[in-house]
Amino acid sequence: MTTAEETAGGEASAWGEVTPDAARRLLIAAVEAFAERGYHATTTRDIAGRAGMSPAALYIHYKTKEELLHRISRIGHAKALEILQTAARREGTATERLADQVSSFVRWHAGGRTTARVVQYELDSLGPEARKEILALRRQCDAEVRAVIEEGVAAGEFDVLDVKGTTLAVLSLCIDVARWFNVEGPWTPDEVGALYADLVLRMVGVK
Amino acid sequence: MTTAEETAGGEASAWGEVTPDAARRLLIAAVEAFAERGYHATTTRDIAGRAGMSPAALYIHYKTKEELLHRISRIGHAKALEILQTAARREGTATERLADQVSSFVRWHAGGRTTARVVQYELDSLGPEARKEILALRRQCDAEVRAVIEEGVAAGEFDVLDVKGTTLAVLSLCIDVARWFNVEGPWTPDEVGALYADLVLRMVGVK
DNA sequence: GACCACGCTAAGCGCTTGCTCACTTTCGGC
DNA sequence: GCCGAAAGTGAGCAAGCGCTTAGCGTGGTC
Repeated sequence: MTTAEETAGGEASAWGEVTPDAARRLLIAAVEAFAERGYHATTTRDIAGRAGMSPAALYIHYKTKEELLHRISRIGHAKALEILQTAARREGTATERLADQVSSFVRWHAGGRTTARVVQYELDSLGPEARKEILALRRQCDAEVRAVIEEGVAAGEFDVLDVKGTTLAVLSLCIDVARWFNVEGPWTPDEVGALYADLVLRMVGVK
Repeated sequence: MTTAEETAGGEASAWGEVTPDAARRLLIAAVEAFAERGYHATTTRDIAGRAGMSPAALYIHYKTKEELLHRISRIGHAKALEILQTAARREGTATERLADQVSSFVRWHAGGRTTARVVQYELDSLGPEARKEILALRRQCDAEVRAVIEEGVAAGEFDVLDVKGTTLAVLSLCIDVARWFNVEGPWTPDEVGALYADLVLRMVGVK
């Protein structure tokens, strides 16, 4: 079995901002456990055990188990949004920027499958207010992709029937990578990213 | 709140084969509950309550809570496979048959979102042997779509770089509909089916 | 060297879980 | 009208859950 540092820590290293050290170790342990078994099937004892601590230690750094999920979700969505924004705001045509968005977003979902899985599939386990906050971040992700598609249409680069529906389909395609991607499978994250960028450009009818 | 009959029963009515009546009511109640809260967050008391029975009644018809999920998964996957096979074996060009596969598969995921959600997302909650059995059905679904894409390529109808990867992406796109589709949203299942058929034909490079 | 704030643990509380069991009700066959 | 099987109930068990609390060791301050 791999340690928390190897999987969740090594893959994203987006947890550097979490302090103190014990709180970060607990967070990384929670990401791992939630990704493997799901939020509800994960026990606080399991999380604490993976972080090499007693069950009670968890409650020094986090009020509840749900707060752990909330924190993970927020950091993960912020990272996802950052990826989409960075690609959207670089120089280049809409075609190039959309391809960049898709390939980097897919790479994140495939490579950081542990984190992405929790971020994308455990949303319903959050309480109402926390979910509302996360959904706002999600809408920002949506807007970031839609903007590039709209620019492509306006510039005459794309041929799209339904911008809203196509945006949704593009994001859906990328997100679902976190469900099926297998590190031991035949593809690397880079390969899936490249394949998906090509597929998405076909979907938007690049000429 | 809606009753079990209205949602899970009305949408698929694929549960007709389940007898006796009490066993079917419990199964439908379980589909509902699993779809709403997930397998692990659902209690046997909740399932029995939705079916209008006492908690103990569940164990007259099913050995464990997991057996319920297993049964649901098997019936659901059989239905999914049937949909893909029917579309694959009708008369027509590969283009027409692929479009039919996608639109009917998507319609099932959108319209029967309750069932589809359980079938597609609660697989990991099954035990090892049960999961193996279900995964075999899943591979058959994959093969059914891949066959049509391969025929399209052979007939010169499609232009595909990576048949295996594209097949996976097509299925992934359809399946993820169960995650985001909302009955109160702006689209009907038919509309999403039509949109997605168009997008998929673009993905395979229909000329 | 007495002090105390801090990070952590051992033990365990109250509650819910999946599941069982002794018992009652229902009903077709004779 | 009696009987046995099948279907369902109410109460509850053992285990595990999220979370709390009393107390311990340790490092910095005066």
